[in-house]
Amino acid sequence: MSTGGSASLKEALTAQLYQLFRVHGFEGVSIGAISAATGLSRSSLYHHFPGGKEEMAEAVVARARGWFAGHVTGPLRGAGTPQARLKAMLSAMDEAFAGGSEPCLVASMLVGAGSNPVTDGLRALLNEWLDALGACLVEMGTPKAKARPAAAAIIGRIEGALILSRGLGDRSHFKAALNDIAREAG
Amino acid sequence: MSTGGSASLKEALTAQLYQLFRVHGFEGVSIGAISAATGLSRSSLYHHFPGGKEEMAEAVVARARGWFAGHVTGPLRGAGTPQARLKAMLSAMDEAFAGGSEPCLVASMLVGAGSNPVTDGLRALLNEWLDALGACLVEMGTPKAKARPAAAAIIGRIEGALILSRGLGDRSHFKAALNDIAREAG
DNA sequence: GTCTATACTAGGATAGAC
DNA sequence: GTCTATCCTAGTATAGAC
Repeated sequence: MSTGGSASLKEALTAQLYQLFRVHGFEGVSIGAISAATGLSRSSLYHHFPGGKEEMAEAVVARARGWFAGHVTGPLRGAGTPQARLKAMLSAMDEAFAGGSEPCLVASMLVGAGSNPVTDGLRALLNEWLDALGACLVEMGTPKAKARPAAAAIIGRIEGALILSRGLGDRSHFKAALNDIAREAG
Repeated sequence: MSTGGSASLKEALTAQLYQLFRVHGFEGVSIGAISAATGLSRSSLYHHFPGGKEEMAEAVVARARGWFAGHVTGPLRGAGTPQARLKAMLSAMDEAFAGGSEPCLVASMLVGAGSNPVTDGLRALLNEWLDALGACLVEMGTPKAKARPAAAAIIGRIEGALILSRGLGDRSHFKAALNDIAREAG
């Protein structure tokens, strides 16, 4: 069945696109650069993504949401103590951002963005993350009314530490943020 | 004397460039867009910045460093209690980022950036900020060895909250971060 | 599913008139 | 100091062969 092979090829392609978009942002990625990075001609890229760059970006955001569902929000709502689940989230962060050396897709794609299908997906990802983390915090004793702001504070610290780590070329800021969050959670 | 008039005109131009670069990042800004935004032809832009887009970006970063020196790092090292100086910094943040609705130049310019004169300037800005804030924290009782990480944590929270506020279209995250930092400082 | 070829637009940059 | 005109490259996108 050809769709099976096509799907995994497209999956691999999307993984490469993900890396390009997270580094350069939406406006910073060109079809030519994608062609060079993937080894596929422009036409082949349009064959897989007839909608061009925007469809590529949407696929990348959908992929990121899927990864988050499997590695972040799923585990946050899964089995184990809430403390252990929060630490699992932090491990996933360390993996997703390669210890602080890789940029965040959400932050990069937000640059220069007006309102479009891509930003809607980014917002959805952020909300899914906030909801799952907030629920975990409630189990840890955070009052329900304060859970969402507390979750936002944690996510914000991760995102901010990432900027500092990359801006200063020093991953210790990212590592320290993860450690601080883990320590405060007990 | 013509240089006086030219300087202020270039100042005004750089202010417009600053707004474009902070929103779209380096790669996302085009000379055509700058021309449209400023009303100046491409040639006129090259007259003021013979080095093209990179020289424009450098001027913008230099301007941001100057603004920080006057509104952030200067006051942080200036007169008054360290608590009052930290609150002055937070007020400056609120102004610089328009209550959480405007993006950070550093974060935007970092997207897609390799190592170049512009990123060097961004790193310098970040280090100047860290140094001044760290010194202020020492005066507030933070042990010297912990001052720089503590300063980085505060800056990271501001940057991260900015991403959340913009990504979710909800400035409350930025406001909450400023409030939390102020409260913790006593 | 991939390619070459092509069209057309937008991007960066310069020359030279006013 | 600003403009029009120009150049060349890179950008997005499509057509059609294999």
